[in-house]
Amino acid sequence: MKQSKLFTKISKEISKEETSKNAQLLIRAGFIDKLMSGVYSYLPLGLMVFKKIENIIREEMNNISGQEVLLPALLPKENWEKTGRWKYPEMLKLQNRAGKDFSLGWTHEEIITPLVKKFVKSYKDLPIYVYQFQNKFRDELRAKSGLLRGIEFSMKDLYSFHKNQEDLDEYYEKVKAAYFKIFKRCGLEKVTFLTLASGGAFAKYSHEFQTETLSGEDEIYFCKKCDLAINKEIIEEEKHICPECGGKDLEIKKSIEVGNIFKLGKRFSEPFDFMFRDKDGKENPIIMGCYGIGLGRLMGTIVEIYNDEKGIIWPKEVSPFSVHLIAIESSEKVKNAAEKLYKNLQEEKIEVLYDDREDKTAGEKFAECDLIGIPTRIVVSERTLEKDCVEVKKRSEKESKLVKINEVSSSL
RNA sequence: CGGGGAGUAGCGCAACGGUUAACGCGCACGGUUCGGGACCGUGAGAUUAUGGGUUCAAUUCCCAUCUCCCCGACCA
Repeated sequence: MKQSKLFTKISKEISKEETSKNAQLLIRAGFIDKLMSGVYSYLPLGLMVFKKIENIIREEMNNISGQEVLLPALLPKENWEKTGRWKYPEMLKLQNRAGKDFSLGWTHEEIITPLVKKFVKSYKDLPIYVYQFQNKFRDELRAKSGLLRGIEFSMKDLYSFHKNQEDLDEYYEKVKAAYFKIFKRCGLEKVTFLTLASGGAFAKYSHEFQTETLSGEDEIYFCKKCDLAINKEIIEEEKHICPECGGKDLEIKKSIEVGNIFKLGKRFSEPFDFMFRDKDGKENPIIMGCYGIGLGRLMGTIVEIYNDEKGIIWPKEVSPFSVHLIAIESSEKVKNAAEKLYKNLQEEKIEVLYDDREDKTAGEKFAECDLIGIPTRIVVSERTLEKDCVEVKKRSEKESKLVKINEVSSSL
């Protein structure tokens, strides 16, 4: 993509009110725009990152046999009354002019359960894994920290349907592994920990994936003895003892919850009377699990982890482009060489943001390039062309190197 | 919802109970530049969030409302 065509512009400044790093950098660089507190638009660059994350998750969900659907966001009251969750305080509600009640979905158990029930009747149909990417709405008391806590946000939610607990347990572990792959691909491998959390009404425990960062609003405890991370809520219940080994040597860390997985059991199959007929001809209740990842929050978390004083440093797999090509000094010679390289790279299926703007100085282009944070920068100038070269620099490194212009794509 | 802070040009901000609301960025035009946010000149752009009050006079002081940010409560 040519940067001269990008309708968004980089801003040198950001209000000092905006204190969260992810909001500062993403807004300045033109990835997102705030419509109101907790509600953001994704602009071209931001949507590219968003789609990268979405596709990583999609691939990993498909790898564990997930089938993608898209459920509505506008949901009828009846489904929530069946499970007793119409009174849930975070649910946003609205009425049509006839007075009929609706909610905007904050989760979709109440929708997916009766939906799957329509098709699944026998043990032969099980297990089933269904997921979607959907915008969720939650009436948070306080939206905050840029993309980290929104009122409207995109979530991948996967629901699994099983004939018994063992089958759920087995799949739960598969999802766990898939989640680790996702966070690894997003560059968060070293800072994301499986964390024991409260199971709510459904099970004793659930698991969260917590990414360690000072900007996190959660607190997790690390048991030094058994290497387990435990959510604060559990530790307090357990009187500051590791529930796994009884250890008392706990280290506290700030973190962001980037994913969670729950064993729902019969919590939703029962109210919807979702049974299947087993081999022996008897009807048994379906056993369920649910598994969520917030996409925007994940994107915000990546920025919180990967930034420096100059801007964002995107991990390879989620970067909007893999190469930021910059032409400086707009002589015909430079322009032609850059243009040619741009075409070549595209033919090689390398995603390139090409800064072809002629009215910007080198310094400005470099500064904006660092802010946007694409992993590899390639500079074409009179100086590099004298040696038949371009300059290649990694965003995460200080030094650049000269590479022969016809060896660029192979060197990437 | 409680506590704290803030709303002035597209953005970032200044000022002050009293001439024409200052400056920077950005934008437009002209020129000089061109490897780390260059420079000079010219120009356009503002009912100072909204409503009320005090006053001879309010962007400035007071009250209310709305919005935003931070802390807290809350977040299966």
